Amino acid sequence: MPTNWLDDSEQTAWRNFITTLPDLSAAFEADLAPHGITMGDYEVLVFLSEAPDQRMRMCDLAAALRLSPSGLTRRLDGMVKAGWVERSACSSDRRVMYAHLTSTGLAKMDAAAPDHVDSVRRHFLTPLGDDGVQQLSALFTLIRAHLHKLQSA
Amino acid sequence: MPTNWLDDSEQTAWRNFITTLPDLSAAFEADLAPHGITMGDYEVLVFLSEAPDQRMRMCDLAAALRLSPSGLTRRLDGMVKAGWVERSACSSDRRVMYAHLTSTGLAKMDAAAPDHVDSVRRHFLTPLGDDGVQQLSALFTLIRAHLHKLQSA
DNA sequence: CATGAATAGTTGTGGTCACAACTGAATCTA
DNA sequence: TAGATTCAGTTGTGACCACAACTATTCATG
Repeated sequence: MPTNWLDDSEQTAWRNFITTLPDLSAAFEADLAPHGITMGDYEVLVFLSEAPDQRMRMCDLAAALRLSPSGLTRRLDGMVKAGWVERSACSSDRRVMYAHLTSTGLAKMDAAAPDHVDSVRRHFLTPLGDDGVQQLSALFTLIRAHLHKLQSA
Repeated sequence: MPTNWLDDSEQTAWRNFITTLPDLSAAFEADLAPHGITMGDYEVLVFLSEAPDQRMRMCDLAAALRLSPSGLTRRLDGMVKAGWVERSACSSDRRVMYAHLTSTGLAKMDAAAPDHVDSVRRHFLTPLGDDGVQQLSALFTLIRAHLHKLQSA
């Protein structure tokens, strides 16, 4: 069977997609840079701030961030040094370490959050429009569902 | 003025988007891994194979790949060592170096391309459906246009 | 022309991340 | 309960990439 190549409209859709992503990512990073944090840092702060007691087990946080265990260890090293996060032991399971948001870290997030939300609006939500946002959400739900289905197979 | 926070549907749309991207990227990488190349390598091969004489100036290639000059230098180092690409001087401007696709590199791309196209179909085009592909293409065109507009301002 | 600015590319350095190997702790099993 | 297995996290190592600094070449301006 010959390869089922992409037709022109599929081609442009695909290239539109992958070429836009790096630029979009760069825009978000640039808007957070004045706060001295990266998107990666910001996502850690968000997850921890939403978690009970502002803390998460390393493995759960790594899964939430789609980061490898070692990747999270190293990222947290930097955030601990910056004073935004502390490590704390778990009394019931001595294997686990909690990543715990400090008041400094919370303040950092509170300072950065408005700018980041603004950034998401400017570069993502506003250009898409309300209908576009709903469409995009639905489309990515389809992709996500498909990825999960393949993964479990 | 208080911050204009995201409402629930905006929130889910945004998270849907950013959490799916790493998984999608990982799926494409995994499908190319058996060929011993990464998405980055593959994109180099694609651009060079489509270029006149199968060669491009380093700076043009870097721009096409949205890579820094040094990033392209290092990526090409690996591909030259693998024998897929050669560097060649330009006779009319001695500053420029061409990245030139070798026959080995072309063969590598021809071998990988069907699997990659298949991968794009499976993880991206098929889940979206024909209508979804057109919608997504249009939505990313909006985002791209907006980014470009802001950049020139 | 002559010189200063712009351009093309590489190298030094440092940040981020994954994989493999490892420690220590909990759990399962016989 | 002894021993094997699984699990949580860190460390060693190497890949990839960006920024800054540098060389070499070309262009632009007087």
